[in-house]
Amino acid sequence: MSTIGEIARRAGVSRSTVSYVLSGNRPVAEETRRRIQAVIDETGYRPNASARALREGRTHTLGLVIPPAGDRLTGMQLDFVAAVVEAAARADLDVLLSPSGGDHERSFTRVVDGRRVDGVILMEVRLDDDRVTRLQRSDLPFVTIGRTAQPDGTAWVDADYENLVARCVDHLADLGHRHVALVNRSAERVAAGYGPARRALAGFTAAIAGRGLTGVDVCCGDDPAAGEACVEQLLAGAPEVTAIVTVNEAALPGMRRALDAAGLVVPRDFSVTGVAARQPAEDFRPPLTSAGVPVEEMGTQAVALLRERIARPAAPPGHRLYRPPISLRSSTGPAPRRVS
Amino acid sequence: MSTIGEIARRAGVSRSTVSYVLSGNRPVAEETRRRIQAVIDETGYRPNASARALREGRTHTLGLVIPPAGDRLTGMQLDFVAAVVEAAARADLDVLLSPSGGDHERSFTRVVDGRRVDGVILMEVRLDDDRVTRLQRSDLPFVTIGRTAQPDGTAWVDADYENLVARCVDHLADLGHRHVALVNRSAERVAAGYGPARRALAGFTAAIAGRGLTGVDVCCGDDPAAGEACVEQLLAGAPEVTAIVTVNEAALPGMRRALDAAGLVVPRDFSVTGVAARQPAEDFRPPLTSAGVPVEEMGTQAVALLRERIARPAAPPGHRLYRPPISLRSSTGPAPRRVS
DNA sequence: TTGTAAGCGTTATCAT
DNA sequence: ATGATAACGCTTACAA
Repeated sequence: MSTIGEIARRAGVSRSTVSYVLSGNRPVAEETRRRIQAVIDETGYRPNASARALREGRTHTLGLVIPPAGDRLTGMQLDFVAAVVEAAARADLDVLLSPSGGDHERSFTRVVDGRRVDGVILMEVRLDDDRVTRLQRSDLPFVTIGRTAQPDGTAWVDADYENLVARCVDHLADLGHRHVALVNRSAERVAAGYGPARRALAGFTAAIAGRGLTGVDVCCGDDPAAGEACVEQLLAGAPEVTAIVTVNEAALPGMRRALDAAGLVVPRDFSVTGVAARQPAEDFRPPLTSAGVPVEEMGTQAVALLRERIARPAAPPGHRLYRPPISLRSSTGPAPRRVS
Repeated sequence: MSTIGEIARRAGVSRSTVSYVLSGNRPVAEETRRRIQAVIDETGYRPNASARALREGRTHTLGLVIPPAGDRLTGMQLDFVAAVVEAAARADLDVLLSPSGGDHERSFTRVVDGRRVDGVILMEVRLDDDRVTRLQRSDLPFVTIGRTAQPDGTAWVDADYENLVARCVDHLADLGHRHVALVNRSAERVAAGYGPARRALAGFTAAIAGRGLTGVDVCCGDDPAAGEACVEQLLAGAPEVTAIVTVNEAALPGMRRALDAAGLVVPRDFSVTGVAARQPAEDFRPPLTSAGVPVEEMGTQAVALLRERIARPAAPPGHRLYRPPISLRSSTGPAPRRVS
């Protein structure tokens, strides 16, 4: 349990000199510097982070608010966490995880009100999100991944689901499809006002109307089994549909199985496209024509925006809306001729 | 930026009285208590966590050392993280994430040597793991998920891959299979001495010998594409094989595709079993007969063991080896008759 | 070039 | 029942 005083004693100097060797905030005679450094190396001394945080008013830690484990994290959410942690580590920042929602109110409160972190990254924000309101009141810098209905004045990164889904519909319309379905996220998320789900629906509806198509939209749980059930029902209830746009990557494997079971060959008999991270898109058979959300880039950017906000709280908050290109793979093709 | 002194001033009492209202460590007159509590509620005051940590010598934070994002986390790793975070939150503990390996040495050092946490949970330990050595030297309580070659004297939770794989082999042998393959984790992991991969292989080899079967073992990357390639090669190179045991849940979807492509119907023509979390097992078609690693339970238990270790560092470290039952689903059946 | 001392916000040990 | 005060380990004016 070595402290800076201990090091100072062993090196025969005062505590401040040791501190200055550590921080480099004032010149120290080379001779003394070396002697002190030797003691530091020998004892493996590291400054106590709590003491430093108390003194400096900075913790060098970011809070990352994640959805509770109840709703199993999707691959994309996981990738966000990984990207944020990596980017933070590159900036010598640690990441404190806080599950929010469910019965984890206390965790959120601790992180936000206890000055445990210098700033917060909020994942999975809803259009109307009380956590954002609380953060705004707390004067703690924060960045959201996803954005609320009124994002002005807050820092955020988001993928433009509305545009992305609309372009998927356009792509299908160009291929001659007239009856298109949207496989959205879960009904709970849509009901909760979850941004991507709501905006996907808005983009879908507008694009369908704009192109004079007929559309049907369905909600679907975030897992393969739900995807399978969902597409089964869809094929039974709306047999005129020849293509699906989906924003539910976790359901993809099950959707594939339902198509299989119906004897539909993709893309000859049926087209599938949507928004998905690269990995699930490439794992689809045939590989999914899709807009790839640049998760890694977004996580990195979220950390950058937050650092900026911490450094200059008075500056206007930055934001970034991502509109990645649709990667043409092999899951979309011309509309099949069908007896209608 | 309210402090305890501020609250004391507003309530017309001393700082200590406010502190005692908060901690309940000594009786406070009901009347004063109420007045103080009113001020606290009104201002939304929370004690500064750094100051408290400095004073108490405890941070109420656990470190969770995860593999770097480079090797994309598998679903099971993600589930461990989620389980640990949940269990910690239930105990009013926060979780500090630290990616280790790769070029993130500094993060590990900060967490371990900077007294930023009360204890550490280490994921993905190898049979010979220098992070364990460093932790042992640091006198910081820690628990590993997975165990080293010499786990005595350390606290850990682990699944008994050796036994689990052996029992899978037994199950196949009982069904009449004579030629069985093990689809292991990646070659890199096996080479790095990653526990589950090494122990799976040991269990496989022993069981194969014990039952007088012939076995072939192959390494496979942790993704569907690798699984597909791996099983393709296996079927081509060892056509006598009628069943697979796998510990690579991430490769499962690809393995399934390769079997499909070869025109093999599971379980009629070919059996598949192994060790996997519940979700990927149930998402396999047909549902996978497998030993389900009790990830949630293990994460919870890891936190419990760590709390115990923090509370009583002198007590002998606890551990727990999980040997879950094999859930019979639909992916295994009698060995097919084949011209051999 | 280096040392002294104040203070960050808390809690616990003394007094009163 | 409550208040004053020291101490946790660190950084940074201010002195020397």
